[in-house]
Amino acid sequence: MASPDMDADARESVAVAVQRALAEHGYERLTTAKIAEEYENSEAGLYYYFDSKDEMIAAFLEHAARYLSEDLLRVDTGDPERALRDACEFLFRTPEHEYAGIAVGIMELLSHAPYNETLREPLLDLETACLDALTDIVAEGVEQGVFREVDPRATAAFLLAAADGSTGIAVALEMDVVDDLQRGWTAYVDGLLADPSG
Amino acid sequence: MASPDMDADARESVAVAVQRALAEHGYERLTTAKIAEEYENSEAGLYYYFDSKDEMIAAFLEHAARYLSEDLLRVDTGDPERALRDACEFLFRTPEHEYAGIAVGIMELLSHAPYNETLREPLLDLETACLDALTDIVAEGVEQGVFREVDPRATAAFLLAAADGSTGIAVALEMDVVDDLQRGWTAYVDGLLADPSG
DNA sequence: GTCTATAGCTAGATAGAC
DNA sequence: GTCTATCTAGCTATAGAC
Repeated sequence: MASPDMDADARESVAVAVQRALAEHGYERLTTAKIAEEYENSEAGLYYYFDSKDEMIAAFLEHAARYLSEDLLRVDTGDPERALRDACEFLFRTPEHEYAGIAVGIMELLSHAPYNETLREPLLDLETACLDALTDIVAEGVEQGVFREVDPRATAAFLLAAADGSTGIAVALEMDVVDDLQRGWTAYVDGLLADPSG
Repeated sequence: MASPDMDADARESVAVAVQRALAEHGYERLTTAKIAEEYENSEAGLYYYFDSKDEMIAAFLEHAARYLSEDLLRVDTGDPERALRDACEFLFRTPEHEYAGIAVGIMELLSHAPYNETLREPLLDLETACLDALTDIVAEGVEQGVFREVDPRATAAFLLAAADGSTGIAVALEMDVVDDLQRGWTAYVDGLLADPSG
C-alpha cells in the first residue's frame, strides 16, 4: 500500500456519494446502484474499498459526525447565549435548509439502529458528538452566570431531542409547524437566562 | 358485499399484524411474508383486502392514530397539569415501554415520508392528532390559570418534537440519556406553571 | 484498480385451484 | 375468501477480463 491517503480519499468520495444518494432517495430505497450513480466509478468499484453496503453507509456517518462536531457546533466560549442560539438555528432545520435532506437521512438510519449492528456505533458517535457540544455550551453559560442553575446535560438532551424531532415533523412530513417550533425553542432558551431582561 | 364490517375487521387485524411485524423487524426489513407471519392467514390472503404493502402500512397508521387520540391523549379538563404530565410520561417512552417498538416503527416511517406518497397523509393525520391533543391541554391550562400565558401551539409543537426526537435518541440507540430526558421535560413542564410552588 | 457480466437471492404481487 | 405455486423485478455481492 504505497499511499494510504489515496484509499482514504476514495473512501471519502464514497461517503459523499452515499450522502447524495441518501438525500435523494431515502434509506429504504438506497441501493448500491444509486450510490454508484453519485460516484465517479462503477458499482463494482465501490466494493474495492468496502466489503458491504452497510460499511459504505457507516463511512458516510463518520464523515457527517466530523462535519457536525468540527464545523458547526464549535463553542464560542465568550458568548454562550449566542452559541446556543446559533446551534438551535442550525439544528431546528427548515425544509429549505441545505442540510435538511441529509438530516432526514440520518434520522431514517437512526430509527433503524435497533436492527442494524454495523450502523449502531457510528450513529451513537454522531448523536453523542451533538449532545456533548450542546452540554458544553449550556455548562459554560451556567458557569458564567448567563444561564440559570439548570442541569446542563438534561437541558442539552431535551434540546437535542426537540431538534431531532423537528426534523421529522417539520422537514420530512412538511407539517406546518416551522414557526411554532421556532417560537417554542426561542421561548425555551429565553427561559434559561439568569436575567430575563437581558 | 353482505357485510362491510367483516371487511373492516379483516383490515383491522392486518393493521395489528403490521404493528407486530414492524415492532419486531423495523420498516426497512418489513416484508409481506413477515406481516403474514403475524396474521391469521397466508401472505396471498393479505392481498384480498389490500392492493399493496404500502396500503397495509397505511392501515396500521390509521389504527395507531385512533389508538393515540381516543385512548391516550384524552384531555382531563379538570386537571390540565396532570393531563400534560401523563401525556409526557407516555410520549417520552422508555425502552421498556410496551409501545416503544411501535414508536420506533412510526419514526422510521416518518423519516421516509418524503419518498413515499402513500404514507405521507396517514402520518400527517397521526402527528396532527397528537399536536391537537397537546395544544388543547396547554390551552386549557392557560385558560384555568394553571399555566403561564404561553403560546399553546408553540408549546405543544416543541413538546411533540422533543417527544418524537426522544424516541430516536433513547429507544433506538439505547443511549444513557433516558434519565436526562425525563429531567429535561419535567423541568420544562414545571416552568410552564403559573405558580411554581404549586 | 476498474470494468462488464452475472450469479444467487429475495422481494412484492398474481394466477388459478378449491 | 383462502390457499399453494410461481412470476418478474430488483437487490447485493462476486468473478474474471483488462
